[in-house]
Order: sequence, then C-alpha cells, then structure tokens
Amino acid sequence: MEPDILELESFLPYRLYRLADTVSREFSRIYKERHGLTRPEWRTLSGLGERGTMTATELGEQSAMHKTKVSRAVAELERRRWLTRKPDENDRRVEHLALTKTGLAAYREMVPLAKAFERELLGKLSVEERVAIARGVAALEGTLERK
Amino acid sequence: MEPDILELESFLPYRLYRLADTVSREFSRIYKERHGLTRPEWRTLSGLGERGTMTATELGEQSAMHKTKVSRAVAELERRRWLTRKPDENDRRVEHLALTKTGLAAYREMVPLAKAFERELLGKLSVEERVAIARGVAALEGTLERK
DNA sequence: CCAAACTGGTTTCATTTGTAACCATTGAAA
DNA sequence: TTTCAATGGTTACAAATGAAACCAGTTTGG
Repeated sequence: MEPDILELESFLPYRLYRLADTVSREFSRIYKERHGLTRPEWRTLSGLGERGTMTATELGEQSAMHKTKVSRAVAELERRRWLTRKPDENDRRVEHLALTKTGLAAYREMVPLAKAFERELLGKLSVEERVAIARGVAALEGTLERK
Repeated sequence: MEPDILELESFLPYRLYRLADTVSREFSRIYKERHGLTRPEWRTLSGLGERGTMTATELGEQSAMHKTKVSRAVAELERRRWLTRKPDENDRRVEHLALTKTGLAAYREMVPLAKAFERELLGKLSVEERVAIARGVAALEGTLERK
C-alpha cells in the first residue's frame, strides 16, 4: 500500500457521504414525487409532526438545518397552509409553529412510507449487520456532538 | 411508541445524512482553507492522484459525481494548470486527464492531511466501534450497489 | 452505406444553498 | 434609564447544483 496515495474507495468521509447521499436521494423520491417537498420542507413537516409545536430555532436544532433553510421551508409550508405561526406571549421575536389539519394529514400519510423505506433498507441486512451499522453510527455521532 | 409518529432522531436515512454532512463539512475545511477547492474539485484531484490517468466518465464513476460536476471541476483544475487533457487516439470524444506537476504537488500535500483526519476521527472510537462502522457501512453499500 | 440511436462531454437555465448583512426585540450592564 | 451585546428570524447576493438540451463523434441495424 503506497503511503502517499489515498484510496478514495476506502476513505471513510467519502464512503459515508456517498452512502448517505444515495440513501437520502432515494428516500427523497418519496416526498418529492408525492408532494413536491424539498428536504428542508420534509424535515420541517416531520419535526412538527413529531413534536407538535416548535419554534424555528428548535426546528433547526432538532433537524440539523441552518436557520435560513428553516426559514425558507417554514415560509413554503405556510404558503401551502400546512402550518401556522403563533407569536409568543412573552417574547415577540419568537413564533410557535404547528401543523394545520392539512399539514398533519400529509405528515400522517408520509410516516408509514418513511418507515417502510427504512424497513426495506435494513431488511436487506443480516441481524449482525444491522447491529453494526446502528452501533457504528451511534459511536461516530457521539464523538462529533461533544465538540 | 406511537405508531403514527416518526422519530427523526432514530431514523436511519436522517442520521446517516447528518453524520456524513458533519464529517464532510469538517473535512472540507482542509481543502477549502488550504487551496480553495470545492468538493468536486477535491474529488477530482484525489481521483487523478490515486489512479494517474482517467477520463471524465471514469472520474464520475469512481467518485460518484454527476457528469456536470466532473466537467466543472475539471475545467477549474485545468484553469489552475493542475491537470491537462490529452485526446484519445481512437475515440475523439474522449479525453485522458492527468495531473500536472503542480497538481500532483497539491495532491501529495493533501494526502497526509486527509489520512490524519480519518485517523483522528476513528481514533476516538473503540476497536469494536471501528469494526462496527466499517462492517455496517460496507453492508449498506453492498445492498445499494446491486440494484 | 446511411439513418437512427447512443455516448463523452459541455452549456444553459432554474432551483437550492451558504454567507453575511440585516431588522426587531430582548437582556444585561453601567 | 440608556446603551450595547445577544438572539429569533428574514432577506439579499453569490456560488453550487441538477435537469435537460445540446454538440460532437461513434456504433448499430436495415
């Protein structure tokens, strides 16, 4: 093995990125084809569906998005009347976001599709492989968040 | 556990993407700060450094990039005089790309930095965790490529 | 042969993204 | 209080991206 050569094929950052990109691209077909959502929009929908009510900042933290992405996604979902904003009582900078009936319906429709996608993906692995990916990803997440 | 709720925090596509995004973003600082390269440019440099000579199509396959990304990255590296194109003898559509001395020097400078980055990342994991991530990623790669 | 389909690579255009500046409001300090 | 730093969120602008059209040049089938 040449020391001054980098094997892209086995370089972890590259492999991780390519893997995530492929998986995410395939999954995105689901919400893109069904509702024409972008990834930030899907994450916003998903975050609010899961938690009920959140501020834009919280959304950004929960779903690892830059605040401009959140802002744009929220604006678009609002335009579709999938969510509403309610000003905070005490702090007039803050808005509490929540899904409307329509937004919730879309969310409820997406959840089983998302779960099925994940199930199918993991279904191709052996039990040990599933354990391995879960453990490995968790470990890396752990090292990254504390910094 | 509510069946009609999706926990983003434990949803594999999301976790993978976030992880890869974080790692890749951090790694990108290295080639961005040092040479002002974009990711496609870095991958092009890295691919040619590793293999010596490649066509644009091969580059795209090796580094999982859309052909327009390759085209643009190659154009930029050529502008910097980091690579040259040599027309194919038999097929005049094809160009063989190779790094110049300058390009190779940049590559040689980057390789140890890339390796150090990976080493440091993996260094925070236990041996079992390293095995787990390697195995898990390989398994998922396997399921995705055969389709 | 020769048209039609295909392939390597580039370009155009619309969309998405990131950075930085920005506005309004709030909290803390003097 | 007044001022100044910090915070929630939006906007403007430049750069990166993807889809589709495109321009050679090449292969294939009739």
